[in-house]
Amino acid sequence: MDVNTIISSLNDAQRLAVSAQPKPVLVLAGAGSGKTRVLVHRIAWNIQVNGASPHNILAVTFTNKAATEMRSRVEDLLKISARTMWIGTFHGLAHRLLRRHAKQAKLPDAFQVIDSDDQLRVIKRLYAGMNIDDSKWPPKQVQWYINAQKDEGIRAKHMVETGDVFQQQMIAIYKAYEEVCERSGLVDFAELLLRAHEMLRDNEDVLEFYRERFRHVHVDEFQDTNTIQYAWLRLLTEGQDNLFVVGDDDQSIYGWRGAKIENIYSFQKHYPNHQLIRLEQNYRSTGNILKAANHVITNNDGRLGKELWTESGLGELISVYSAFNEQDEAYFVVEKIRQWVSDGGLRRDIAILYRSNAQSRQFEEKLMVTGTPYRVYGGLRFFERMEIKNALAYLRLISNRHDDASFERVVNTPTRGIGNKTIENIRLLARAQGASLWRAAELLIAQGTLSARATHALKGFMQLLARLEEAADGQELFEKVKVVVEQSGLIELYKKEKGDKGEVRVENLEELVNAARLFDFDVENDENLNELDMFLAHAALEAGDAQADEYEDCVQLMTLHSAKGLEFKLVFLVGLEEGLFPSQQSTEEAGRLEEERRLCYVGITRAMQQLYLTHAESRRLYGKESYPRQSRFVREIPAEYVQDVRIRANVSRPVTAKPRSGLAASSGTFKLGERVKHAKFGEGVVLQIEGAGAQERVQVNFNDVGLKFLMLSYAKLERL
DNA sequence: TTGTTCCAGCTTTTT
DNA sequence: GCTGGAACAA
Repeated sequence: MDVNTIISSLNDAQRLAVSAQPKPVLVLAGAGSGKTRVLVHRIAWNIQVNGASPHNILAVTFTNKAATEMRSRVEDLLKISARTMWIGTFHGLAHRLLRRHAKQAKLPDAFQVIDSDDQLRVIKRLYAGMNIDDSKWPPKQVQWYINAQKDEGIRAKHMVETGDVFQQQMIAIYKAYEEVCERSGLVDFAELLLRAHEMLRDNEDVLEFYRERFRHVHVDEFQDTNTIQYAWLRLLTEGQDNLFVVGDDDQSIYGWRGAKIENIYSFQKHYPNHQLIRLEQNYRSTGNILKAANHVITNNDGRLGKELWTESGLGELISVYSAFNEQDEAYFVVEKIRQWVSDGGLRRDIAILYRSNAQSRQFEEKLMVTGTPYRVYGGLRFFERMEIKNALAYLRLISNRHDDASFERVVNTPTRGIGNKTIENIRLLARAQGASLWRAAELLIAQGTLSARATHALKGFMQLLARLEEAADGQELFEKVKVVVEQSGLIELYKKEKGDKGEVRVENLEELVNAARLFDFDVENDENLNELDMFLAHAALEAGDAQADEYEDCVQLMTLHSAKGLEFKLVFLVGLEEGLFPSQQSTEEAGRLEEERRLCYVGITRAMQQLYLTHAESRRLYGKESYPRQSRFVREIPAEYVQDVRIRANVSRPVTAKPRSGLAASSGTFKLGERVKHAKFGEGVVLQIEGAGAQERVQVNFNDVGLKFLMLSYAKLERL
């Protein structure tokens, strides 16, 4: 392939970045400016021009999705396999390092990766032994504290007591938590990063090996790195000057979970010989959208500075809609969606973006009654489901009997008569002996101090595991999973569960077997590692998607955070109200407001063609009615880029001053969501009912003519 | 052991 | 005002 193909399709700034001399490079890439493109082409350049072999390439991202995309785009461009390149997430790559060098990292070969849910359970379990009141020390808060320390590279032993009671307690729990993880061979997400950093730092030969190997290091979303991630990058590239980072300080929205926007500023200090390149040409949005975004973000201080521009035209003005209340806001959005679709637009090009998940319900309801397919992002993912985690716990115990977290999880699931009392006895002994729960259970049985029934039940569990292990021995991975799913009793348990829930769970378990069948061991493995352990780690590190039906043409609903990196032709930014967005908490703390503003910037720049900003003049939140002011972010957009949407004939606005009091879930004749027929307008769905008696009127969404208000005393409506 | 009731909590989320 | 988890009773 000739070099020209790598750079000919790029604009000047992109080309400058891709072909930069081998030295530290910071690419400030605005939204929609071709950031991934630059990274992919830079990798190609390093191979084609700088003479690197794929083996010499390291590329780090934050999400599995980004890593997968980068890998496939590199392969498409270079027409070679990217298999020997290390392209992955910080956590995935740290995990790989730890598997390869478990001994140097002082980890057992069969160490298990736990997700945050598992981590929380481990912490909760500590409380019993330490006599800690969980209402005084919320486990969630403790988890957060521990992870925050690890993200900063601080271990319990490093912490200096200040005499502060809170801090003292935190250190005590942190210490105990580290001990349990150590004993059970458990590694949480933050630990992956910290451990990988320590392993490299303390093993000169290993570090040298990787410094030599990774001649080119590429980092995506650099503004989202935390302290330990940046430290890891610096360690790995020290003396090599080969760090190529891409990021956007204006899109840093994860400060609240440890991301350090400062890293992007420190980079310039740490590498005085670095080259800074700005990508400002945007290929996504119209001029009006970009100008609005630029204006909003200039209200932040201390930016590196960047102004997006486009060669395409101004496009349509941004529409601002002041809804009467949150119901009206949802009606409005759904009506606009209906118009878009009836004009031939695709639903998958539409996104409704909100600040907090709680806001989605309003829209879901309205989309439901109008029969509009939609998809809500977020929520439980495949490997996070209870039934899946239970099955995985059995698999983990097969691999390692001393995994206490898994032991506790399934020792009595399905119920087999091992009650709290018995488990408490096991815990007690385990603690006294400093042994695992499994070992303690064995000891208890040997002692013969348990009741006959409990002994029998416990033996039954231990024999079950022995049977599972035997049946799984020597089998293919998916056969092993199948054995566990079928013989653990989980299927029977969920079959008994009433409703569709149990059915779905059984299906999910079957899907787990399938996932094991599809698991591509070779991709994850470059050493002689245990396939089952790799599958378990994969389950923790890549929790899978929430919903599968990506192929249906759906309206997309998600938080602003999860919208980062995506683009849609039509975007609704909803709930633009003070207290909601920016959220209450962030208006009270300085600094945090700027992050909210960046979030708004992210939201605006998702839109390609049309952007609607909506807010409600009255909103029910946490059961209380509030009358929020329009968000300051809307007012930060100059009037010339904005148009107010006036109430149109077919967009309803309740006529009474206080329509709430008149709203009802059902009238004497009709219910919300009911299908009705009108002589002239045809068929439709009842969306709203207000008033009573002769004043009673209903709002109906007709298939043909859209939304109409009808006085019940006049209109002849028929129930269908 | 299961079903019920009560009560706290309530941004954002990936790994 | 709703939800999920924990405490309680049967």
